[in-house]
Amino acid sequence: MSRLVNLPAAWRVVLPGAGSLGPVSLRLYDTAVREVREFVPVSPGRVGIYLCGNTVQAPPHIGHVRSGVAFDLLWRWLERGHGYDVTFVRNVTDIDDKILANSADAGQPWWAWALRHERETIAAYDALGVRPPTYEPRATGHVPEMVSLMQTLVDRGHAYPAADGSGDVYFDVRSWPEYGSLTHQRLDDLEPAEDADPRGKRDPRDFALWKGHKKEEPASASWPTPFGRGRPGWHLECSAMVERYLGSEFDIHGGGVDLRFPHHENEQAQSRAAGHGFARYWLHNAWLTLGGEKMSKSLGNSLVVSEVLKSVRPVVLRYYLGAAHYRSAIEYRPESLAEAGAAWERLEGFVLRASERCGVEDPAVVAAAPVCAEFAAALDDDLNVSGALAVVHDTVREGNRALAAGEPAVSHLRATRAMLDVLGLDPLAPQWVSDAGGSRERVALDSLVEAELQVREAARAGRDFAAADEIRDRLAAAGVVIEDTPTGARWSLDGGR
RNA sequence: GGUGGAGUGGCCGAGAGGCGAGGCAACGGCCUGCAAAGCCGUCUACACGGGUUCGAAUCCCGUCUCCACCUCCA
Repeated sequence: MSRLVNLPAAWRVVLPGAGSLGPVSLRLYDTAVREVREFVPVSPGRVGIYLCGNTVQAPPHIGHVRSGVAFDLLWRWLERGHGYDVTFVRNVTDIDDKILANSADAGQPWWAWALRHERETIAAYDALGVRPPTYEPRATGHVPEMVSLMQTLVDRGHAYPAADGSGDVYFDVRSWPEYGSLTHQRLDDLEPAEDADPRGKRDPRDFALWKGHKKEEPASASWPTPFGRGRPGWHLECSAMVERYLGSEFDIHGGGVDLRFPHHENEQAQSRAAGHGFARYWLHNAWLTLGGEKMSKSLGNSLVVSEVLKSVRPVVLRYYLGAAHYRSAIEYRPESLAEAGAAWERLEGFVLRASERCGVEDPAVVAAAPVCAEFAAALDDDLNVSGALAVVHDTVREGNRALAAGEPAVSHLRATRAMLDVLGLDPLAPQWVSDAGGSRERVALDSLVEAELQVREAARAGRDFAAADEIRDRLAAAGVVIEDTPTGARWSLDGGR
C-alpha cells in the first residue's frame, strides 16, 4: 500500500455509510482463523458485538480499560465509517471465586464488593470517553438463562452433574469433537492442571458450567437449580448473556488475548454444542505490560485508573492506550504517557488556535462530517490507528502551515476534528471540555488573566520588557502559559485547558 | 510438551518485495524584544547468518532472544 503524498488530493471524502454501498470494506483480524478477512455481518446493516468485561473484584487498572478503548474505537468506526447499526454488549462478572474471597477478607457482603468495583469500572470507562454499551448485563441477573442453557447441554449429552454429589455441573469435552478448534489445540496436548481436583469429573479437562454451593460460602451466593444450589461458572454466563442479547449467531466477540483459552474456547463449545452458531469473528486485544510482563495487582497498584488520572489528563490516557495497534503489546513506561501528552497537545493546540480563527463548529456537525479517504483506509485495515493518526498529524501540519500563512484553515480544522471524533479524541467534544469554559471559577480567572495581559501589553508597547517578562513569569508560576500571536496574547493552563 | 505472538532509528510505534508512516526527544534555521507555539531542515532504522530476486525490513531456510496461553486474568 502506498500512502498518498499530496494531502489535499487525499481529501476525497468518504460518506458515512459508503462502506455498505461501495467496494470499500472493513477487514478485521479474526483470531479463530488467524488472518485478516473481510467483515460481513450476519444481518446487512447491523452488527452485534459482545465484549468480555471486567470481573469486578478490584479497582480497574489501565490494562483493563485498554480493552474498552480498543473496542470503543471498533464501535465508532462501524458506525461512522460504515453506517452500521451496532448493538454493543459488555458484561459484568459480579460473582466469582475472587469476589467471594476478596469481599470475605474485607468483611463485606460479596454483592456490595462487586457493586462498588462495578461502579469504579464504569467511572473509569466514562472518564476515558468509552461509550456506555447498549446493554451491560450482570451475571447474577441471568441465572434463569444459564440454567436453561445448562439443561439443554445436559439433555443433549454434552454436560453432566458431578458424580460426587458436589452440585457441580461439568461440560463433557470428550462429547464435543470441535473442542479446541478456536485455539487450534488438540485435547491430548493440553497440559493437565497440576492440582487437578477431579471432583467427580469424567475427564480432567472438563470444565465447570455451574459450581455447587460450598458450606463456607455465603448462602446469598447461590441459586436453586434442577441440579442443586450453586453459582454460575465463569464461561456459562457469557454464553447465556450472548444468546439473551444478541441471539443464536452474532458478529464479533472480543476480549483480551488471555481469554482465548480457556474462556472463549469454552464459551464456543457450550454455545455450539447447544445448537447455536455463536460468534462469527473473534477479536483479541494485546496486553499492556509492565516490566515486560502482564500487569497484575501485585505488580502495580499505582496503575489503577483513578490513581493515574490524578496526574494525567483522561484524554491523554485515552490517546496513549489507543495510539498503538490493538493487537500490539504496549510496554508501560511513565515517559510514554508524557510523550502521548505532548503528541496530543500538538493536535489540541491546532484545533484550539484554528477554532479561535475560524469559529467553533458544533460537535454534532463534526460527528456528521466526512473523513478523508486515507484515514478511512487505515481504519478499514484492521483498525490501523497508528496509520490513521499519521494522517491526522499530517493534516495538522498542513493546517498549522495555513494558519502561519494567515489563511483560515477551515477545511483542515474540520477534517482534523472529524478524524479525531472517530477516535474519541475531538478536543472540543463535551467529554473533554465540560469543566473548562463556563464555570464561575473559569470566568473569574479569565478576567484576572486578561487584566494582567493588558498591563503586560502596555509594558511591551513601551518596550519595558523587564516588566512584561515579570508578568509572564508570574503567570507561568501560577500555571498559566502565555503565547504571543500576531493577534495578541493567548493563554492556557499548563498541561491542559 | 502443546498453541500463539514479538524483536524496526536516541525513545515510542506503523508498514510488509522498489516510492524515506507518524509522534516524542535532540540539533540547526525561520518567526519573536526574548520566549512559547508553529513552520523548514538534520539524524536513512528494521535481532543474527545464509538464500531467492534486477531489487528484501518485507519472501524462503536456519539461529538467537523475549513474551503470552494451556490455573483466575482485559
